[in-house]
Amino acid sequence: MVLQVRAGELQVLLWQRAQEPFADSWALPGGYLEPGETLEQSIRRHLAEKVDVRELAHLEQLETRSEPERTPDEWQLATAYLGLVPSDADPRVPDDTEWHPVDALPPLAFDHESIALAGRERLRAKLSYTNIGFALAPGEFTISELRDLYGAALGHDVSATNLQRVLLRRRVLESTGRLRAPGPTGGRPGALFRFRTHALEVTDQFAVLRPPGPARAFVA
Amino acid sequence: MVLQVRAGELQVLLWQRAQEPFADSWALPGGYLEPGETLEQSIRRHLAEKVDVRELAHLEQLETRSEPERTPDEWQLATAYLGLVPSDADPRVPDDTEWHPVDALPPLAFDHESIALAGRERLRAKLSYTNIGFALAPGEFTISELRDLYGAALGHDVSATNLQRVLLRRRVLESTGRLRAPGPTGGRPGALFRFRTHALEVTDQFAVLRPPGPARAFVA
DNA sequence: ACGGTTTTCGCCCCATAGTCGTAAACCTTA
DNA sequence: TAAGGTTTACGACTATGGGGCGAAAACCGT
Repeated sequence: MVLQVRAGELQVLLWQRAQEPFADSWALPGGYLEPGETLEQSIRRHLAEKVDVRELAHLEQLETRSEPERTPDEWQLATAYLGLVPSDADPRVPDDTEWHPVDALPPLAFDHESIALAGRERLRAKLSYTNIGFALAPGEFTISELRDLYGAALGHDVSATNLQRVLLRRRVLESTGRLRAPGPTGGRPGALFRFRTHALEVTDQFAVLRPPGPARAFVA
Repeated sequence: MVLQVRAGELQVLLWQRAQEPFADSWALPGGYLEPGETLEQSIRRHLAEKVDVRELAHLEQLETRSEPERTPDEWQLATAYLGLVPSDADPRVPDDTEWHPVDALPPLAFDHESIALAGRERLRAKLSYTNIGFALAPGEFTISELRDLYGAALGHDVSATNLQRVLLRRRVLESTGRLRAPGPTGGRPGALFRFRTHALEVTDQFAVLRPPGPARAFVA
């Protein structure tokens, strides 16, 4: 599943199935695994038919579903992946493919609704303790723009003051020194920031039971 | 993979392969998926041959590995699971099966070393922000005993004072009102505690960007 | 009664997050 | 140029929660 913040909402890329089962209903993009292919290679290959995969700033494995009831006829295992597209990209998508707000999903095929919601929760959790925001944000942005991105992805308002202070202290963000020109309505120009790194790092050391020494940063 | 704290160390259950490939080397217990079977049903079935699965206090899916190089001859996908056994259980295991400290693993077959280490990291992370300790601990225990369990699983010393204060505040632990008789060397008898619930709950709301309102507890 | 041992608990410090108010920097319009 | 509106930046204060430490409590043995 591919997520992007579009028009102030967290949206997911869906395509309309042409064939049975679940003809005409919406589904997450994907497809079969070819022999000798890695799961990640496979999902990238299938996504490439729907969206420019170079826009994919992050891709990680979610869960493997194996319930026999999840598919009507033959038994199929499915390994779900979560992909993220920065909000400044507007990839061309085929005619049978559309973005839909995760908060207002149409009826989905198979167990895809459950997968989509699980992906949203994974994103929300990681926004709080990793630097995964780099995969949702443009290369440079003001704190207000980042606040709106986080708000859309998390589903609730966040404070720009806190966001800036926390992400700077964790060294997730760094200042570019440049300013963004104010909009037509005026206002003080916002300072432009960028994510210090575009590789996933855990930035919040879970409280209790912290090992002695400086905070580690490890990839998850 | 099955983990248990034994003799003050975090140990993993391994069995010695009798057949090629990797004959005589150690491997994580597991086996093939049967048609119509859930992955979780399958891993429970295979584990049942090695250990009393009723002792399994927790079982969760880890990651699905698909690299073609992970198996020598035919291509095999593997979905790893993490199982936990409380420290007061001492399940009978077959002759070809042994517990090994995760910090001193023998050479393992396939990519099982990588899986074992990933499982240990998952456990360590969840110890800090969930109540997953219930799956490592006996039904009742003193804070000192729990401190030793956490220390073994985390790989570093933890403070009994902090552990008690934090887990009580998060309402992970509750007092039983009873005391444990002191050992032969004397000392003040320790108060007995238990985990309030034996279902996995996230107890630490990741800091920043917390939604308004009281802390939620949700299953992951 | 008196050390030795283990557990318990209160106290203080510090790091980090949340809130709020004010100042700064820009726009448009008069 | 001045004034009012808008947006961002930033400091001050508060609240929460974890870490460290030492004293007191409760048991053992001699």
